[in-house]
Amino acid sequence: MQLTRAADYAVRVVTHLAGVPEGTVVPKSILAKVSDAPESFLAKILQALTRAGLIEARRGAEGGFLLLERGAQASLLDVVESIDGPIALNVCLNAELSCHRASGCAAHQVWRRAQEAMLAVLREAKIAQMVDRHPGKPNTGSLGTPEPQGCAGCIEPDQGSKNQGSKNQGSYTLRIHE
Amino acid sequence: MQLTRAADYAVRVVTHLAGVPEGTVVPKSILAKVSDAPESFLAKILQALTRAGLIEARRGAEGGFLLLERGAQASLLDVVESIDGPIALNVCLNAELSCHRASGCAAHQVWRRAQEAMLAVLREAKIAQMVDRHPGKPNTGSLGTPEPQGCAGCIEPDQGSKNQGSKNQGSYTLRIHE
DNA sequence: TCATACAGGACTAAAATAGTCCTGTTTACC
DNA sequence: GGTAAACAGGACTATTTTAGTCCTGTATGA
Repeated sequence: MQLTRAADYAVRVVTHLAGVPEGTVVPKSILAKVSDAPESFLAKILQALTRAGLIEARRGAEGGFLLLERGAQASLLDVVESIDGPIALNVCLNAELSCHRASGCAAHQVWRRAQEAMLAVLREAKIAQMVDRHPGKPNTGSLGTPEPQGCAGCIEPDQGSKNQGSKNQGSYTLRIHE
Repeated sequence: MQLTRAADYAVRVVTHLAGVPEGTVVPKSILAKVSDAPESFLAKILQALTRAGLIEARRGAEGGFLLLERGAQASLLDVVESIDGPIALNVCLNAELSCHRASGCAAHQVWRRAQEAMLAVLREAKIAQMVDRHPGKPNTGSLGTPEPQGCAGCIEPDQGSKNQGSKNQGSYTLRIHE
């Protein structure tokens, strides 16, 4: 009953990109710092956002990511769903296999309404507007005040990485909704 | 981003109990059938609902569970939270460790509003009223039409249990919100 | 007194979440 | 044209959560 970290990080990244001057290319390393996400994990998220057409990736030296118009116009829901896939409050609300006997179910309509109420709020919150209303510090990646715990969309630079203690390799596939 | 099965089963059980004549004691075995939940799993859920004061347990022969007045007046949210604990759309919305810099966060208020919109719907849906509006068949446990997939609150009797193929023992603790 | 039924704790299994790491490709710049 | 900076993407891992099972104990109605 909670957003995934990945979706949370995605929102942080997108809102950060919406806060820097239009067209600014920000490398992954900086995005990792401002979003307080592990860089290698963020890589997957950035790929997903790129495939979703919300941001653009620039390869090579001086490369990085920049917000596309489509990303600026996107809603929080768009960002979240580009990472987590469609949101369903309950199994019976999955678009595909919708409840086969919704008509005989006392709770079904309530789940639907609750979900719709939530989605409506997320749908109305457009990235560009959110950041307009929230100019904050358009953090460019230089070190700032380190904070212990993050909130989605919060921009909180963090100096240095902690706990680099792994020795295995692995793959990862974000469940993108298409 | 989804209710747990346990919460879903709990809602099914409670709405079922709300649909039978007041004071009817229904044994776990029947509740398992009508909610399409594994009986041993349901045991944990029933314990939680009992501790939450929504239903009452009667031990011994002719024992079982019955809906208390408090359960009938409860909302869907009450039932869900008695099983899953408090609902938080995002880590930063956990009551205890609330986002330390919500004021500087572009997304925080949106998460809060989205969550509140959802909770409001669940809070307004009272068990007794839901079942009133939805008289359906106050299923007493006799076999009915078996259906493949369930929806929270749907009452769908299922004859016989399938896949009894385990050989280990184990404990289980539902995370009750107090 | 005994069969029925809940209480509750210990344990397990599978899936989802949250990552890491390495190899390859692209591209700006010297 | 070579090289370093940076993204692409797949393979693998580790941790946590979810979803269960099972067994022993206790209460209780007939």
